Amino acid sequence: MNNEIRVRFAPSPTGHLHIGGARTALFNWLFARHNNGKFILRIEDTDTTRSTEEYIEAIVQGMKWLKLDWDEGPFRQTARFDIYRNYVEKLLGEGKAYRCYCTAEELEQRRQEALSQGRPPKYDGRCRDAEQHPDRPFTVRFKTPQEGRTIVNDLIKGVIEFENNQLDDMIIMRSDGTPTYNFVVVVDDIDMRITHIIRGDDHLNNTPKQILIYKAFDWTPPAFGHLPMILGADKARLSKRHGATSVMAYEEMGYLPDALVNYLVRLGWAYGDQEVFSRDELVNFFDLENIGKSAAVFNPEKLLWLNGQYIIDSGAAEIAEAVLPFLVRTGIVRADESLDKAWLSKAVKTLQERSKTLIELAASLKYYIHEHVEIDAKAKEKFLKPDNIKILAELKAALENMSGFTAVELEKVFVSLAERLSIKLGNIAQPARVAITGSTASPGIFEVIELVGKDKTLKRLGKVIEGR
RNA sequence: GUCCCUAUCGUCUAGCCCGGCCUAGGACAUCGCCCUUUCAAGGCGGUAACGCGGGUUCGAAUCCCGCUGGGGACGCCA
Repeated sequence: MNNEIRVRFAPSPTGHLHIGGARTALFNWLFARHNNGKFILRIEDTDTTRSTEEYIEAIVQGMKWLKLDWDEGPFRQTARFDIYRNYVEKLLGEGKAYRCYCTAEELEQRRQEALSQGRPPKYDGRCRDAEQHPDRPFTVRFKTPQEGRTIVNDLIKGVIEFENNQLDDMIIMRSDGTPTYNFVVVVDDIDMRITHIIRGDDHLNNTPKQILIYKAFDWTPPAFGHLPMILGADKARLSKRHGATSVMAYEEMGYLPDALVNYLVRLGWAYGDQEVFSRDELVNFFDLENIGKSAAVFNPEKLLWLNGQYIIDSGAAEIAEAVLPFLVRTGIVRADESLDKAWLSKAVKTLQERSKTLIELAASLKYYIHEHVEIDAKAKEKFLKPDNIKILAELKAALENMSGFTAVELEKVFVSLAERLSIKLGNIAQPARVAITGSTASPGIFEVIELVGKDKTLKRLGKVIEGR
């Protein structure tokens, strides 16, 4: 098992699992599953001031919702501080790192000065050879070689060269003794035997720094693959300004996890002209080579379309199950109310191709479930005029005489009534639709009436006829 | 300011590595038509792109260079 592929998703718990993070997790997961490798979840919580337990839980929840299961972890870096400290000591002992006594304030001031004078805000390395001050607080900096160049052979972007003198002596341990990202990421990836680092290309510039640390320890770096970023409609980096960015917000808006996954994977990855993929297809077809190099704009409209496709393609029973919580959340049914599953599935079936989200579906279900409906004012004005009311009265009488009440039988009754009154079917169907569903748009009226049932149908018609 | 990445319809992309099959394909959105008891779904069709300038070549969306645009990084964040 020496050639086993091992990848990781390493979010920092300083926020919810967002769209960008989810896509990174997804690509790692797909890569692992495609190659029969391992997918590891690691929580990068070295910034103890910003990391919270709640966010760790939120990230785990998001991953589970997307069905991105991991094989090892979640590991937490805060549980591994002793390990990092030992490695820092090692570098210190070998003269590959040094104590820096500059204060955060001094550093910030020099940075601002440099920036305002148009100079690169690079640390000048002034503490490299400074004398030791055991009494003063210090950070530990990595002594970055200033000659030569470091080459990153990226799986996605290709070969990239960096001049080492562009890189500064980064802090690997804070004055409070906690290690920093660029250091722990290297230690952990080695310790966890990660073979491929797949992450956002905002990390591309960190890569040479990290490679130099691998070298300092005489470790062989894993392979790197940097994914292009996701942007908002204005081409700026995706953020809250662009609307919902947290994965769980999409759950709340009635999106199916598989639809989100499908959408996300197509942001930067393509398999010919195929748009809709099952999980198995994704795992089978996924390949780093098919990942594009440029940033992609997040397009909520296409996601919405895809979600609609997933709702259509899913089984009615499955969707009925999924919509249940939304019926409760939106107050359409009480939490303690029980609905007949078979009946609900039938109702859902009529609405699947008319709903882009579970929220929409739940809202439409309202006229199947409730006793009465609220009639849209415009619809009423247009379709419930006196002439139409007369027709509805005829309809009501005809329906009352029916013994069965199936869509097929209902259609026969409607058609013969139309013939008898010498009017078009639509002249009965549309007013009936308004009276029974409250709106001008609904699934086929015969199916609707069958599902609403004789009792409620007659009540609703009666109410309209009597002008109540 | 320095460094890095990147560039095909409004958007996601195929094609590019291995130049001719590209009068550039698919999808979302949009427009029109068909189907139709409404709305959808579906079907058919339309509008719409190789950023610009130089090369290389018989031939360039495809290779090279420059420019421009966009993104990212430069933190005791990750």
